[in-house]
Amino acid sequence: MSQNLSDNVCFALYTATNSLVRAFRPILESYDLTYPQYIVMHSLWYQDHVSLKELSKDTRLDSGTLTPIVKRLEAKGLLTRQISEEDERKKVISLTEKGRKLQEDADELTATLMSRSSMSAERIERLRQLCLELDAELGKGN
Amino acid sequence: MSQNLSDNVCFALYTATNSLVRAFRPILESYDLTYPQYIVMHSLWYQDHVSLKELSKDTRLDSGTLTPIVKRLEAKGLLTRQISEEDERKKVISLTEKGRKLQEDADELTATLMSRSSMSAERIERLRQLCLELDAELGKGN
DNA sequence: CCAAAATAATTTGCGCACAAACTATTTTGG
DNA sequence: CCAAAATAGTTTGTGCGCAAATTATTTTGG
Repeated sequence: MSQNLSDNVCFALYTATNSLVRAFRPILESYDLTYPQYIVMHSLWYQDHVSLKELSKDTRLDSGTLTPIVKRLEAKGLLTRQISEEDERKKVISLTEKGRKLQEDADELTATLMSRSSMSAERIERLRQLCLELDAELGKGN
Repeated sequence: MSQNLSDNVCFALYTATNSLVRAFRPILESYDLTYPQYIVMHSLWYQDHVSLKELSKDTRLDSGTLTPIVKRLEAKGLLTRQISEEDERKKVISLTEKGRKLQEDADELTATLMSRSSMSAERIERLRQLCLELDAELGKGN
């Protein structure tokens, strides 16, 4: 006998993520960013002047996904992509002044959004931990 | 100062979901289903002969997303879409024999996949609960 | 009764997410 | 030294996910 969808972890995770991205959308729209674009900017605020490969590792998005995202951010004038001098296969991705400025406004976004939910800090932290754990477990089996 | 991406709940959730769907892909491929298609089938196994609207409510996927998914499942011969007799705006979505048969094989998929991770049943259950909670909270502020 | 509002589903347009194929460099090992 | 393998990034094709516009039917309220 088939169980109800909501009894399923995978479905719960999938749905919660869609809800989250949906909730982010209007907020990020005022910064002219999508959620994946925000992830990339976030990564660069933490560590600038990286290759696409390094960015891929940090954001967990594959290169085929990242190339167009990074190109769009370049088109918005938030970053530059230059061929590396030491290895011409690599591209060095660097924030522009405009890209760096965006950080100040956008950095509290997560806190703002999460505070709109009435979940306690402990529960949110627990959720984060469990997600990281699941991700690590799933990633292990190659 | 910007924090590391993995310190962020939203990112953790987003990443875990991508990992999950990625892990599901090769398994579902042998059933010729994508994960969202599997969600729809799962919903129908639990409750058959529903309108797109009802399916949308149960799967949490909007109608613009569902229409093409359901059409693909119809093309695969797993369900039918008939105009409702009582209200011609509605379509009644019904499983075919083939669609019903698929349940037997696919129903333990989640258990199989999750058992590949070494997360305890309690942790998985806790994760599920927290995801449902977050989804409900985010949905509230529509 | 019937025009206006509401509802159900489809279509359109954009941006992912990713596998697979491809291009262009660099590394390697015979 | 240099052909073969490895590596970095791009391109292509498919299927979401969803907002917004559209079509078709039903409900409503004057």
